[in-house]
Amino acid sequence: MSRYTAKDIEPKWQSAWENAGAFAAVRDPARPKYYVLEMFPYPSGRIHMGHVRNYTMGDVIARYKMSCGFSVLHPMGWDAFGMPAENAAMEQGGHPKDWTYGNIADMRAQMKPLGLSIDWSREFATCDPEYYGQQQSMFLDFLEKGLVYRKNATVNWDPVDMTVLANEQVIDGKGWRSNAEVERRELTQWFFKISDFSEELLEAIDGLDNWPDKVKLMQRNWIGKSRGLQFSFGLIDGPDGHDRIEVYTTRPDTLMGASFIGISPDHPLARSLERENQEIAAFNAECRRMGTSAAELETAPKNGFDTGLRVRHPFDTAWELPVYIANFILMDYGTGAIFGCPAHDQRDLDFAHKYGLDVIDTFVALENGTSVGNEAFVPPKTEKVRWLKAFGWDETAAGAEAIDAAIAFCEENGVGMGVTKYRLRDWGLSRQRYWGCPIPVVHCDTCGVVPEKKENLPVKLPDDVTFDKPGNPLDRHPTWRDTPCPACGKPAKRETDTMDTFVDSSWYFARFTAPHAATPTVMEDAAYWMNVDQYIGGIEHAILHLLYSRFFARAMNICGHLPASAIEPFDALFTQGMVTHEIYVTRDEKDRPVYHLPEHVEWHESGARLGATGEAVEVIPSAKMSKSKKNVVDPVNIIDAYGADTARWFVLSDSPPERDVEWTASGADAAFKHLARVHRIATDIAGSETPESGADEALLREMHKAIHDVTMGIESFGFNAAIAKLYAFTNTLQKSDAGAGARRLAAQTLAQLMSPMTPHLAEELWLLLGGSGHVTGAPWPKADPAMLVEDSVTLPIQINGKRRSEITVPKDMAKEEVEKIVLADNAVQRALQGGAPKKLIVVPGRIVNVVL
RNA sequence: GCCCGAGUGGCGGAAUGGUAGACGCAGCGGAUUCAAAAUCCGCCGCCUUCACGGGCGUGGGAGUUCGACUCUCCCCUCGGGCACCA
Repeated sequence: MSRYTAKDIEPKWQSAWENAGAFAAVRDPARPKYYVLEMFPYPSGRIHMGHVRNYTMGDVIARYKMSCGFSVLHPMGWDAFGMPAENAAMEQGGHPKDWTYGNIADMRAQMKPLGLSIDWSREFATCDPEYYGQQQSMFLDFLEKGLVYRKNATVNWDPVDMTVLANEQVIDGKGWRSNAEVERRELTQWFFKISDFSEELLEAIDGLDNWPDKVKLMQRNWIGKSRGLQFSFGLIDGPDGHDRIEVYTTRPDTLMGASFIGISPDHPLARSLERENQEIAAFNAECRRMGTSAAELETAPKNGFDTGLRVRHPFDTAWELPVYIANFILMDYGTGAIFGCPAHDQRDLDFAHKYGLDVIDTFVALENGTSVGNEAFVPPKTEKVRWLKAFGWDETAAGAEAIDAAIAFCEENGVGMGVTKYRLRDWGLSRQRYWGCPIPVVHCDTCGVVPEKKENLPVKLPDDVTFDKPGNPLDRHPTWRDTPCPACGKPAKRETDTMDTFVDSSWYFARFTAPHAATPTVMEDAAYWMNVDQYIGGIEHAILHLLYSRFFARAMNICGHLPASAIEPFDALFTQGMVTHEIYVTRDEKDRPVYHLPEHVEWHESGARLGATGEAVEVIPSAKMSKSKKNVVDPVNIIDAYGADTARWFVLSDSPPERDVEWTASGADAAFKHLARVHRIATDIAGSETPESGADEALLREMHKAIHDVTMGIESFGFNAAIAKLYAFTNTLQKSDAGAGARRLAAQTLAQLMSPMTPHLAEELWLLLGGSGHVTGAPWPKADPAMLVEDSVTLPIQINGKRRSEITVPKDMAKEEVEKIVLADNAVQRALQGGAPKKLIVVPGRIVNVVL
């Protein structure tokens, strides 16, 4: 009897699919289309279990939809620009291009044995000049439509390496290589006008019915629409050109509780003051010696500097407020200046206590409202409070009403304007790095900033660069910058900044519909394939990547590269969890942790030990697989040991897809055993010739239930639940004493239901059991509704909400009849002790509750 | 700091507001075997009881309900994001 040997089965079916062209996506107007896409990978060089999980989920959907008769597009590509390639070049020598394309070849070779239903003819990398050339072409279109512009922005500057640092390269305020104190520096950079779309991007979220609520909420908060008051405080004896400070507040109702003004160290007034005042200059310099990331700024200790300047309160010109420069106020938000109301904002309160400023209650709680102490009083805006300092609203108004009234009052009295603002800032796309898409513009002394001509695209990256020095190799390349001005023809210089890699990933999904076209997209292809019907990826992309892609789709539509129907490019989104693993650690002589790979750890009765030395190993709970912690399992090894179907089955079976899954050796083992068992059962059935039996119908009923449950499981992304049903159905099939005909049909159906998850094994069993053609693409089985209904139903009986008994009654028995049977039940009689129940609740078909 | 999630047996997890623990792992008992591996059958939340049964139980605390893992509020712990990691 043949055994289950994945090593033989899997390559065989992979080449069979390839020869049949089973996964080529073809535009077929006669069939409905389905576009399933997993977020494309960064080519690090090795696939990891997270990839396996991500692509297997997409593959299940793709294969299932194929079986349901859809024309399926399931492509794969590479998010190939970015810093790791340059870091590798700096550390190990070599060229980012060679490193990247080498990694792509390696990863493709690791991925193919997974047996994914991918149309590899559509593969591309974002670092292919054919791809980034089209991106440059779109950049020029965006420029023409006013969707891109230049302005100054702050970057992290490493004064030793003389280079711009990414936020992740700033560690405790210092450069990761040089260890030098990072400075903030202003550069002129390119920006996409995503803020023009704030309202539209916000409103359109309501239409994203098949996106997770949490992602929609995060995007709404990110866009951050607010209604507030913009007004100014008159400055007393300010320096030349500064007679007022412009402020935006979402809480104008607390204006009478203001006790100081805070301005950003980068505020024009602060910059003006630092020229005259050494101390202010020193304070500002100190503030600028911090990274640019919001997390860093907001967790740093809050510091302020009293400028000595005073402003007048707009409602009372005799009331003067001090002006502080504060390190936590960003020039990018609002006007770069705030008024502090310590009583109703914790940060302001801490600041006030630190600098001995007034705390003025503007409202208190309705019931026994007391003055603010160490905790700011910040009730929900819908909660009614008692106002001590209202101007124009009821004494017991809620915050929301008070805000509206305050804005109205201020407008009437000429103190500012009610305005709507968005937190969303324009998207800075300039990067001072080599390994990215060159920004196709030229700087001419005569003509200024001039777009490159489209016929000169792509502006290709030069290959002859070195990474022995920090900074952008494009800047120091001897000739690359030199180019004639596209406008006047005189010698000019190319822009040396490249694009943020988020640009690359903001339209790749559209490019997959016509991956080798000479234009960014082809309308007929985009119109047929877009939108992505199911997008699958990590929750870490909930905001930036997905929001940028939504913006890009709109911008591409404006420029004629996508139809209007595709401005929301992802119809359904699923965010999958990570693959985690336990961490194994020993200590070196200095008590520093030494991590060990799972394959080097053995389990003994005394616990985990190193296989080589027998040394005891500490086991730390599961965390995301990472090279530094060595808690990684290489998919290549798993496929080698068990086969791809086992790896696929396991990553789907052990956890709900949206949650993390912990990789365990025993779980992988169990998955393999199960597949071998299915193979064995099917082999037995294939050789069996028992006659029909009375058990046939029971088995077929279970089969139809399995079809129903598994189909629902796949449709609802409940892969783990679908697999649990498949386990249960396998148990039923194994124990069934139905005849060979019924068992063969059940086994064929089992193979088919398993085919999206374990396609190779399913093909093998399909063949073995006499199915016609490939199971891949065979019509998906349909559950017969008549086989799903049961004649009788078991009702649990609760007494006071606790299950105490159960009865089995005909499915459609009348309530009154059920009640009679319940009251006659032994457990109920015992509980009633001759009395009558206070209440008897019968939920037909579900449950009975007797309330005493 | 701010925004968003998650928390259920020894472990991974299941459960349209309706029998908490499906299914799997580990464990225990048995069959098969000269023996083992493999396989097959059964048991398996905790406490209590000879047993029938009873009590407790979904991170902690309150609330809504005939009934709460599920809904509301507060808290704790862990994870994701915070605009130059991808």
